[in-house]
Amino acid sequence: MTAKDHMARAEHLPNAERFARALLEWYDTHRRDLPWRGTRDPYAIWVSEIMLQQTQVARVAEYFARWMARFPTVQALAEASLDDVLKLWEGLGYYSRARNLHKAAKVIVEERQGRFPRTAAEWQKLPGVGPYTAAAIASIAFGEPVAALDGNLKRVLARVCLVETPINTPEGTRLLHDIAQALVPSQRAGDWNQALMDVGAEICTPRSPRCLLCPVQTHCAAAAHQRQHDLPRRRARGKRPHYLVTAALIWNEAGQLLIAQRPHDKMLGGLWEFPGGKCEAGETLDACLRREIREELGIEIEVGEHLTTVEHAYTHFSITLHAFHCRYVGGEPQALGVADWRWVFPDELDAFAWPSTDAKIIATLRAAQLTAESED
DNA sequence: CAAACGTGGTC
DNA sequence: TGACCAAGTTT
Repeated sequence: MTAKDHMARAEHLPNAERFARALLEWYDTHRRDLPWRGTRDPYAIWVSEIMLQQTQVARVAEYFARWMARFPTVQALAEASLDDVLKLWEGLGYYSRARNLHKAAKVIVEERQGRFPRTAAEWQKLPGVGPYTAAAIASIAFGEPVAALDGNLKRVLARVCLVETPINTPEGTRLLHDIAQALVPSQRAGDWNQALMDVGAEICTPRSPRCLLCPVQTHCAAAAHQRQHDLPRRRARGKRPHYLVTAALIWNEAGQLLIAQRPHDKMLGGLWEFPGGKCEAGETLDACLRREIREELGIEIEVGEHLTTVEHAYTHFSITLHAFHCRYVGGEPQALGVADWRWVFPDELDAFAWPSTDAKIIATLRAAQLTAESED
């Protein structure tokens, strides 16, 4: 389907000039005061946009200041180690964002002499920068009139234009992109994008939209037809599987723990963990753990006392993770199914970047150690 | 293109 | 409690 066909189906396209005027007027007095606003530094805007992918503003705010203090320039980031980068990203999720941000910083410094792209098309060539992020940076930092179609714009414009197509489909995305691009003004495109994001975050929310406060309510077809509660439509996603998983706290005679780094091209890539893995059908936790450790590290262990159980939901599946104290029996560890491994004392654990499940195991371990000490 | 990719908060 | 959601990108 062509862009023109899409537009023909958007019967409720508002007048672009009046829509933009109402939106920007509201933005001038109601804009949120966010840490990455008020700068035109492409690096700061880029970092914020990568952090904001699928992540709420309040959460990013916790990480952004710390990041900018540690890596204030693209040169500082390019010179950093991936381990340091992941440690600062720890807990934010979607770690390929951090790996790609680091990779792209090296490209900018080493191949572009430290010069940032100026257009969305150029930005999108960098790893981790897709259509949304490229448009956001180009419009905010360089004033390019391109629509930055994020979840907020999709929701707001689906309501304003009464879009019935599910917004989480390629077709819905194409349609909404065409609508957004038809509406974005040639001046102040960055403010226009951010204004729509603010409206989406604070007024045109997924449930209970506050239409009475909305600056574009008079332009909104959904509000006119009382459809704001059943738009936008989404295609339901399937049910996610649940897995039983084990993790081993393998102690050697020196009182050190064996930790492993996850493969860089896999989920949670580059983060460290207590090794283990998914239980197979009919397998006991004990057998699962010994098998996984043999497969990933080529060593033999003895499974001991149960430490804790962690329930966790990822995007596409959930797990029940059983962590056990284990005794190192023999064999020289090898990086068979892991990127790296290390023997470390418990007080050295904080230097590594952990997935949230393993962070919970460490917290339990610390609590148990404190209890043991107070009993001495 | 569908599926993979994190986490914490909300209803 | 479980399903949904949040400034998406990559393969």
